[in-house]
Amino acid sequence: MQMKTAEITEEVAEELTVDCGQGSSHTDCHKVIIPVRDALDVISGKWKLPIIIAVSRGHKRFRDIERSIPKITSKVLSKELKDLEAHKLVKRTVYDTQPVSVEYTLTSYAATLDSVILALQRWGIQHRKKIIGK
Amino acid sequence: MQMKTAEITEEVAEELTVDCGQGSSHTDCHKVIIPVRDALDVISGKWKLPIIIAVSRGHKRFRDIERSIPKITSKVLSKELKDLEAHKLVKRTVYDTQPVSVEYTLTSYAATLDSVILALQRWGIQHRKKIIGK
DNA sequence: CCGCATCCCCAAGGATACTG
DNA sequence: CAGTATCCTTGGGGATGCGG
Repeated sequence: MQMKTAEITEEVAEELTVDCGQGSSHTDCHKVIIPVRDALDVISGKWKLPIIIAVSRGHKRFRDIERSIPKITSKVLSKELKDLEAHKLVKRTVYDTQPVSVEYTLTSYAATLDSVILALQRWGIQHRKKIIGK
Repeated sequence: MQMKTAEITEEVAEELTVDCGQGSSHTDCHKVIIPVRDALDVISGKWKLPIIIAVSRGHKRFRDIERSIPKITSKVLSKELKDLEAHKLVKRTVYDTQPVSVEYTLTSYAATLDSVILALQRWGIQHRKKIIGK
């Protein structure tokens, strides 16, 4: 079982370019694409946001988080928490009790995501209106 | 073959909630999750960004777009363009030439994505530094 | 040129059960 | 409690080929 987590899209850099054609302005194509994909890899997926929110709301214990998110399985939760930890968004603390208890909390770094989430949220709200409501 | 495109996550609304536990502040959980997922559905995925960028750079013809994006297949491009069109980000214009030619352009609405993309890009850049560079 | 149809593969993730 | 292990399904997307 080798370190599979925290793979910050390494190889992709070459392939996901776009041939800009005419003299391409300074905003070089893949200087947009790569960072955006990095960011998306961290927060997209079915469970990342629910987990981040659950933890931010004070659910710290594994079971606690699991119960607070309908339909998630322990396997998936386990994996996602590892990912989030690898990306320094979540901190895992083990307490030497009997049996061991583990607490998950958001790191202060996680707060840097706020502006991103807010931008997505705003756009999502107005977009739903545009597509459905119209 | 029923309309599969432009599905703005309808059903999910119920399941993807988080039990907020203690008196949950006004930012209600799934009022964050649902819009964010809506937004992510539009721009995440392997090809959405490359396509948007390619089109914005003046690649209008199908073949032209296809050639400008390494490794994409016509099937995928076709599907993605339909998605983007359904979300009003891309406009498809058919010209009555022989044989027919088709042009894809960004709608003015697509510009509203800029702030979202910028937020993702900024965060992605600094995040890569944090994870790799550190 | 602009796509759609078909076949195929594989990894994400559900269900279920089990350990320290 | 805090996860792992195993099995199995599913659909996204690559490869290829054809039709308007």
